[in-house]
Amino acid sequence: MIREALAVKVANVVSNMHAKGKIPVASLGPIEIADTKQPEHGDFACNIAMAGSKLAGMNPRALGELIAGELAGDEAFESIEVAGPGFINFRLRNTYVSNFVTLVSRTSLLPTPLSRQKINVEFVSVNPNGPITIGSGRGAAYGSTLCNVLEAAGHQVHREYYVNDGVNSEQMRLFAESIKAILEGQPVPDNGYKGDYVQNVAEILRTDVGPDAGLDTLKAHAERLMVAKQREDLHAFGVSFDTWFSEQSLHDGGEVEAEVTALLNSGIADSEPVRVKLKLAKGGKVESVEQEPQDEGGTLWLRSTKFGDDMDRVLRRRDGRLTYIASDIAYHKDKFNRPHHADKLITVLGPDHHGYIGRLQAVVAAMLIADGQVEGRPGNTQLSETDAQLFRSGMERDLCLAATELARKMLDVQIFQLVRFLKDGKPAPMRKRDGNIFALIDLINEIGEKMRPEGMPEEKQQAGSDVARFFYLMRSHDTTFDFDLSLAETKSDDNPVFYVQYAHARISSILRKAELEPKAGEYTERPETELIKKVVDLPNEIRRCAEDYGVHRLVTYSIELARAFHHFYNECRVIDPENIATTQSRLALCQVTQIALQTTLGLLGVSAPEAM
RNA sequence: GCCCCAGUAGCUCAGUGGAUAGAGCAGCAGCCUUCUAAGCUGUUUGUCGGAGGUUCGAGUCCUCUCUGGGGCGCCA
Repeated sequence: MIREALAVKVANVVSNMHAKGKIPVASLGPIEIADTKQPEHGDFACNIAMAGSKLAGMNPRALGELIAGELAGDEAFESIEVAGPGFINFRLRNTYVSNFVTLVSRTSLLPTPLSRQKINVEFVSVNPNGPITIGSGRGAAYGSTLCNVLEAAGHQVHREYYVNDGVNSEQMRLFAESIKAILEGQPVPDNGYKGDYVQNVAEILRTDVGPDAGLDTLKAHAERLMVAKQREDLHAFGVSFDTWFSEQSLHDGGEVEAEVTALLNSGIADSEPVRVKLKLAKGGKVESVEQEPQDEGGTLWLRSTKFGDDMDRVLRRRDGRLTYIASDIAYHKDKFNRPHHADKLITVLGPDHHGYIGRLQAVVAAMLIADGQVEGRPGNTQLSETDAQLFRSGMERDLCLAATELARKMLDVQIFQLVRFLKDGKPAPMRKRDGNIFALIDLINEIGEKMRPEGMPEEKQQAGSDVARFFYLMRSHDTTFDFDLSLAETKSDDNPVFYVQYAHARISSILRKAELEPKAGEYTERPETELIKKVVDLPNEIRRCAEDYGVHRLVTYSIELARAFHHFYNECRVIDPENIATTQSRLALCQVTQIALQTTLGLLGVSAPEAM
């Protein structure tokens, strides 16, 4: 809030200077109000004099002095100095900073929306063949928080889970075969599913559908059980979805076959027994095109190399079954063409899927062409030597390039990196001793048990979920990180979750004890003004997170906000019967801090306890 | 071979192209008859892996390179 207000002041001054003929342009570019690293540099700094010196046609120091001079009369400032190479340093009056306390509300702490998009965010989307694992937990925490942040930034968000329940899935078939084997008392097939939960599913199905049920029936029922389990586990983790989309529904409705036909008609797919592969040089440039002849025919190929994918993908296998890529194309078409269509898709995937980005964008590009949504641009009809191996004509090449470009704008794939779990400083196995995969719900329950041994089951899960979410979100999703189980399970001041939650509990306690109405006043103590500055910076933090999807910064912010409060708490006594005015104004400051903490923790999906 | 990620204080990591690179932990020294000590205060710590380049200015952007982790299926 303060930054925005200062940026407006600077922008006005620049525009006035232009009106007066002092500078040749009305804008010197975007105005950034930055933190100062040293207190002697004031409260905030602006680099516009350096960034805009060329446009203004004068040296940064002179421009800075000019801007500072124009701003000098403003009562917001205690002082304005031009320093170093041309920084404009602002020192704000306490009265000015104090005024912002009355402006804080639940809505004013959210950024002013610059654009309002309809965004479909798909995340988690694991196969319905087991519980959500601790690896997927990172995607769940990240995806759900990203959705919250995008919403807070003004976008309309649709949370989506894609259920890979298609008949084409090899893995799901293997899952069903494993269950069938158990029911028949046969050994589980090689690479089959052997965890305890598979036994449980088999036992449930033995009574529900009988031991002699066919493979398709078993598969359908097993999937339903697993999806229900996943939904339940995710719910305990504070994650919910607007849509659980069934892949199989696309096959049943004929959309996949229709899309395959459309692709064939567009020449994007064919059954020539050859696979094209791109040999890429550093930087992703196509070095050469290899045609890899296939021994057997009968395969239907998506020529995804036309869209920059490094090799063509199979749409229909030799045995006639469609692949997941085929349903993916129909799925993306569906996502874009629903009544409440999406302007943009974000897909959150795990580290093992990073090779999938090019494929997915090729999928969307192919869909756009098959759907006739791309205009060909009349351009160069010449084909280079490598182009000639990929495209039939210059027109087709231009169409494919346009489709690829559009697809990259419409689909944003976010990959989260690996999580390593550490216990006592050593890597903890992702599988338990009995061979079962470590499930997210086990992590939640285990941490919850340590945190709240005497709590009710819901309290334990809440505590476990809070800690797990906070930890998952601490680091950038785009970085591998170590999840320190020992630290997460420690009920100590080392645990940053509690540092933040404790600040909220302290505020709640003060507000409970207070017998006076909060009433904003003037704040003169340094811990007070520092706290105000931190509180009103929340909209700026949310906006930045929504822009680059780096939601981990919100965790850093929450810690900084809590720290600013704890400092204030120790330095400035709130409740003082001898001084009613100070008590009231500090209560108001507590209240706005509480709002900021609740908003931040709410976005992170972490609870804000009234007492600890 | 190609792709993604990382390399910053003893450890774990922040770090909007800006000024003298910051936190937490660990270590040491303090603060509870006072609103929750799950808190606060003080103190020590740097070839930002390396080399070029772009820029008025690079930990941040580009190129190359070294080291480590992960990925490149007619599996999803």
